[in-house]
Amino acid sequence: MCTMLWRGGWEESVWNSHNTSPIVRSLCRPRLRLQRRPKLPKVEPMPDVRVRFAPSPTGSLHVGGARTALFNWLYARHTSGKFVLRIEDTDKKRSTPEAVQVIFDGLKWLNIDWDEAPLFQSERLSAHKDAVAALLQNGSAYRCFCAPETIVADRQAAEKRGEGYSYPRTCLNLNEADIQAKLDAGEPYAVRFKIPEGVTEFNDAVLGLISTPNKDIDDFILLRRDGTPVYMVAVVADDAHQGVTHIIRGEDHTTNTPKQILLYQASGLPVPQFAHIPLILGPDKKRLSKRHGATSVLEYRADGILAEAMRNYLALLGWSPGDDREVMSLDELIAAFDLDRLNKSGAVFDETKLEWMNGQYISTLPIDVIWQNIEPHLTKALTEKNIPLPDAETGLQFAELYRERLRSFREAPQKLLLFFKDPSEYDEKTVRKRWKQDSPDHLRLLQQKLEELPNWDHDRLEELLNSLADRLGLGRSKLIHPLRLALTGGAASPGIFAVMVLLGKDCCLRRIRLALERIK
RNA sequence: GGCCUGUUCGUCUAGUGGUUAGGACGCCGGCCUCUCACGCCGGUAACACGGGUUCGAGUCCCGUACGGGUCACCA
Repeated sequence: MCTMLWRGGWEESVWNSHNTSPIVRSLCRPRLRLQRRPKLPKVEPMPDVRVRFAPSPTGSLHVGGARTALFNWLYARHTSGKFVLRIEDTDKKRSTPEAVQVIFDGLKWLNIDWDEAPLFQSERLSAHKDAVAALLQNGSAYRCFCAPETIVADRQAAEKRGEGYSYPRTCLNLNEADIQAKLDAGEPYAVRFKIPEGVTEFNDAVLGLISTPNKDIDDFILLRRDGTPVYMVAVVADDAHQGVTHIIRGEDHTTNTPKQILLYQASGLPVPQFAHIPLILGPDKKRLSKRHGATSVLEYRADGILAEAMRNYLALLGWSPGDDREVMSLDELIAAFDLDRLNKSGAVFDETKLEWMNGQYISTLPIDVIWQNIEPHLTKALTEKNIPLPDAETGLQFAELYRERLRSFREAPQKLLLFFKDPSEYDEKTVRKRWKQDSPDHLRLLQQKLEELPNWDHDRLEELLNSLADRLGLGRSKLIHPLRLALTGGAASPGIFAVMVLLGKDCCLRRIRLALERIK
């Protein structure tokens, strides 16, 4: 009863009614605390959501990154907020302009558009330096003159002892005079964040309340000896600069979050809402990586996966609409997407299901689009084999025939090859099953009839075969199967008459002749 | 190892104290049918384990096991 009232939209009257007995209230109220995740402080209309995708351009657009981008984008579109991009290219050694382009291409392919000009993190260098300077100024940070070599050695020693290492704060205890002296002597220094006492907490939209004692957080570096600010500074400064309200990112960032929150606080910046989404796993349940095979979205594009299918599949990894829908349009995804239905545990990337979904999308496509997608794959395969390309009209017929027989466009050439090359061998199992004693006679009869057929079209061919079967007193499949084997070399193909039309009269007769030679 | 965190069919998931634990992919069987594919129908298969709390636990609490993440003057 309680549930029904609670969900039925009458809770206003129930809660506000002075007649409601205290017993009913006390029975109902605990439900509020049984929420699995603490609810976010959700303001009803949220016109000012700003989310971002902040990849570092070091390689390709990984499916994990693509999903992160997608979730951010869906959330922005769902809330009528903004989705912005930031290219984290401060690591000059690893960042390339090509990789930036690859990210743009991948996002565009998936139809993930961004609302403002992308921010290149490297261009914000001076702002990041200023941010560190301000922290130094207000006492949240301090100069560290310790030699990196010493620290590395200490850390390794601690590791060897099986202990954790944290900076012993030697330089925090330096007095003004010491510091000034070192500065005057031109000693190089890094800047460290002075982690305050206490506990840092945040309410993650996915993980719930995360609480970290500050003593577990090291006085991490903000500014390197060479004067360049570190990632932690850059993200916080840039997220604040870009007005990001919700940070939806991979779970691998959870342990960074307390550090960043401390930085927000020390800098007097508002702390955004965090949502850490679980990672995408390989079949071995380990984080998906290159050794699992294709990990870049562009590889999937090259393999003949449709953007719609990839997007739909990705949306369902770690999120679900709450009902049984799976194949969903973009609009449906946008309408249904919300942070509170995000999952907590990692999801294995299942290529088989992706391909199934791709097949679903392929079969809804207009045939000219299907042909457009098949063509490059077919062209490549035929060119390698020195086989001339089909014209567009034939292509459309292929598309029609294979619309519901393809799960990815990559498999098209292999399936279509039968139209371009006479069988060089006949599937052994099928031969045993379909070529019987009287098959040669039947094939010869067919050959003869076909030769005389004036109009080579689907219905004439079917009539011809039907009447021959009648005359022989056979079921027509008794003729069709040996014929299919003769024409295609195998047991499976689209409808035999459609295949014959596409093959053409000469080709069919030739292949029957070849088969007859082979049967002997 | 410390810290964080997760665990429902093989896989993706639904599930917010009372369900024959639902759906999807895959697999198996059947129907349709000239085969394949599509489609339709049916089947297989799961609450990691152990303690609590409760009349009642997949759902709440504690522990164990196993998995993942993270521990840089990388991002």
